[in-house]
Amino acid sequence: MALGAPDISALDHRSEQQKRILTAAVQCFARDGFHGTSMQKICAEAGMSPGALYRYFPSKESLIGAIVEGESAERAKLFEYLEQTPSLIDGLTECIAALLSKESIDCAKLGPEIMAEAIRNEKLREALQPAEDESHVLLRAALVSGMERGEIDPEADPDTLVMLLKVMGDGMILHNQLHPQWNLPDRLPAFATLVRRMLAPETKTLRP
Amino acid sequence: MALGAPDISALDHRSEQQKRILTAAVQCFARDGFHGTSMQKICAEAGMSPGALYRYFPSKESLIGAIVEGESAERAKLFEYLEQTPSLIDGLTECIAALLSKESIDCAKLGPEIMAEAIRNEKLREALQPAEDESHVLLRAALVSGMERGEIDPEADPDTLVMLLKVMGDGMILHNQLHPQWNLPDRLPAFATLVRRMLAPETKTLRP
DNA sequence: ATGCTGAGAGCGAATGTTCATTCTCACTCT
DNA sequence: AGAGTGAGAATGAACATTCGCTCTCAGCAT
Repeated sequence: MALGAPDISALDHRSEQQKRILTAAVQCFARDGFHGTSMQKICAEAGMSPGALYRYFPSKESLIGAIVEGESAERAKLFEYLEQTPSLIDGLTECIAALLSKESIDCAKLGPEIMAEAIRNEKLREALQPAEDESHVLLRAALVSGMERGEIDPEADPDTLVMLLKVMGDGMILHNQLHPQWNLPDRLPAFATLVRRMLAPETKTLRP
Repeated sequence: MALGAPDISALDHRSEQQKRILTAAVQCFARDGFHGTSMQKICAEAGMSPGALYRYFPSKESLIGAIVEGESAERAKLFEYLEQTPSLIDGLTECIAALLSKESIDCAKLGPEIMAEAIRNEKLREALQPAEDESHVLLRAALVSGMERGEIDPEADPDTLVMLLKVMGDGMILHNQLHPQWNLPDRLPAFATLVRRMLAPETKTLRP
């Protein structure tokens, strides 16, 4: 192998193994939480020995970091969809629906775990911040363009609205896990109707 | 001491010690989470030995159970206040303000921790259920009476509204911890205005 | 072809620490 | 004396991480 020319297949192997480990770790963390999961359990789930696993990640913390970074980036990217949707509230509803959907069940379970951990772990909180900022910018832009379009009340403060929407989004992720019997995804249309009333421009009332 | 007549002062001592331990445990759990806190740390915080502590609580799990039960009962009771408030939304705002206030900082920090834990721990989820049901009933009653009073749109489904309000409440507790810089308590009036629009009876629009 | 070499990959036992819980003993009241 | 209380060392399990070993295989000289 010529010096400086990395072996493509070797790099492939590395990143594939990393992916395998991360997938196993996500499943374990979703089932038992960050602190309830031992490295041995992750090894078992990934079908490899501790010695092998530690060749790809130097510590449990780095594993958590990699997962959190991936999840938060993906979540922020979700809001890019809002740039091309005609109705902001319909777009938001679809974003939430995607967040609550069965396919992302492991990731969704991780959401509350990540947030609870981030409250006490400053490193994690900092790792989350860029994605948080990015999604704030995207949401804000979507709101402002909704105001120009007449869908959103132009009197409202966009930043306050962003916060309220985020509060509602994370609250739904939380309660969807905590009370699956509520069938939150089925209620999204009703929620959307209410949110629409909240954000719509004030219609003229009959009072002077 | 006569048989069958328990020593009052001894009972006092017992419950005082229990309270001391619970207070220490709440502080530790709020700082490091349930799984990041060792019994030794709680002992140090309470200023007693493990031997002494285990005389009052048989296990770490029982300690968590006692705390969670206390917290959730207290939170459910908060909504009783809604029965006597003239404006539902003002009352709700005060409830949330109380939940976010500095005085209940330790309890508030525990909120997300409890929820994350309850997602995976069925025992804990069951322990939370009665308080959850109670608060649902209280909120629902307040909404229905708000409908009769004309403050709330009578067309809306009360259960959906209860869920949405809970989602928002827990989302705020979460984000108040995660982003203290948002100053959520200061934004409560703005939020209340938006919620009022969402819940108010539909004013007649100029469209036919 | 064959054998040597060194590096990457993997295994699983070993290490040292931390943890929840228990045990033994001593002290203090009545 | 005896019941209740507390201290703190002891116990055994579980944990994150490391170590030493083996295996595989490409590259290269013979």
